[in-house]
Amino acid sequence: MESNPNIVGVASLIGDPSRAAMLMNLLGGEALPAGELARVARITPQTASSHLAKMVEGGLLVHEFCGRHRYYRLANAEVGQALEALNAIALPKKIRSLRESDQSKTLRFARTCYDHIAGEVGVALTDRLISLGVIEESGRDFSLSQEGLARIRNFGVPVEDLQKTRRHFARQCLDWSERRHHLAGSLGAAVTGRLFDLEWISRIPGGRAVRVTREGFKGLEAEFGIKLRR
Amino acid sequence: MESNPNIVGVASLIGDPSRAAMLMNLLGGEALPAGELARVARITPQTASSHLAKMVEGGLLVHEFCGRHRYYRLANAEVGQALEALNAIALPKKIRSLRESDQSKTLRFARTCYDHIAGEVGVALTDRLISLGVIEESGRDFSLSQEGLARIRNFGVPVEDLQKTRRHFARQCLDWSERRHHLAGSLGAAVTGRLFDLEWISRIPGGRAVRVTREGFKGLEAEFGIKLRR
DNA sequence: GCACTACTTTGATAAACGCCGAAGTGTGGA
DNA sequence: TCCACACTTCGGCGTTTATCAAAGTAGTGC
Repeated sequence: MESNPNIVGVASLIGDPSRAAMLMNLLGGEALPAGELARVARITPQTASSHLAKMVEGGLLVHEFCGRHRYYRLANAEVGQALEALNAIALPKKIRSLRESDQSKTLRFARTCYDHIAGEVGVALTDRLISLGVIEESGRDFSLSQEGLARIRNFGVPVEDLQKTRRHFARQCLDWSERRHHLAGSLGAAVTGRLFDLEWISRIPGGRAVRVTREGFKGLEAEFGIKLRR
Repeated sequence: MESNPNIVGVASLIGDPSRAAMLMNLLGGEALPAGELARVARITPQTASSHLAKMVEGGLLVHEFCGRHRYYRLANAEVGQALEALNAIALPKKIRSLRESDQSKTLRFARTCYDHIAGEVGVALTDRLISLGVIEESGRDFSLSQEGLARIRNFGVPVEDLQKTRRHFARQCLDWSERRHHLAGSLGAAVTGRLFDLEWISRIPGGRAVRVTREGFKGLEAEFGIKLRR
């Protein structure tokens, strides 16, 4: 009677301490190298490699080659949601304190993902850049239009310098809390850096959460037409 | 720093073939006796008993005594959602027989996901409620509009009572067969309950599949403008 | 070419866990 | 009271699998 999908496979993949540790570290949406994942799971690289291969095989992760590094990331937003759903039922009945719920909201609103901005703000910015014709979805990346280049440079980001680096220029990065993509790569990092320089956003100490300043709300609306609630 | 990696416990519980078979049979939301669960998992009662104890311990199931029988059911709606979410990312398994294919089709068309309706019908209803302006996507929940509240109450669901409960009011639940979201939470459950009361849908014995009655087809079209094939 | 780094493959080991037979507990009916 | 039934607990057996050491592959820089 047991019907279609092979829920057993994915669940047992997630149900191993080392693999779960790696998955939790990938929940930010960024891609991480195998060695880094081995470190966070506290296992040797060869063991990690075996786990990673299984998770790719099982459709949880995808890998990207980049020189002698191998970057792994969650295969899609559904994987992130499944992990979140498991997290929801895993929490021991410990009552979710208001404090914790607040932290979670803050994190969903705006956070750094590696070195670029993610969460509601990150996705809103990315969406707006698309609808303004600055960037355009192009496979796993974004491409920057001619007008877009001018606009971004005008915003204070030295675009030309970025394109020289070996790093991916404008990557799509999975945002699991919004189930959408946001702008990553060297362009995403540079834009985010500019937001910090302008003091439109500032780090909330002790984590990855980010606060949008009063000038930030005004600036984002004036410069890009982004209206944020709150 | 990493928050509760207790996800491992629940995931490894689900990641066993016998336990997964039992859980899938409980996804309909009904309570089943231990013996029946042993049968569907094709294991001896003593093995099943051990599994069931672990799942209760792990917070996936609750048990109710009834004479010399012991009924088990899913602990809460979140468990159902997690199972659906895992289904959504699980690679489809090869279908062996025509019979199995038929069952699968029926399940894809309409089924209960713990206590609310899922499948093609569940998603169609949810979509229609959105386009009618009754509900609106809002983060990982739905929000109910003023007109929506009136409309739902008019449909025979005591909305005000639901909002008092501690449970999530209108949750988005990932639908594995449609790869979309359907309405869950106490509102989803109440609407589904109303559909059962009106006899627009009825359970197909022996599983979580649901049949849409002749009145159901007519009613769903008249009340919401939902046109279902078949 | 050579060393260095990042990662994978192979093979062996040890621990974990699902499984069933046998025996135990508690309920319901004659 | 006795037996049937539903389920659980206990003890052992066997398979699965996570783990690391050692060796292999491939990209990078001198």
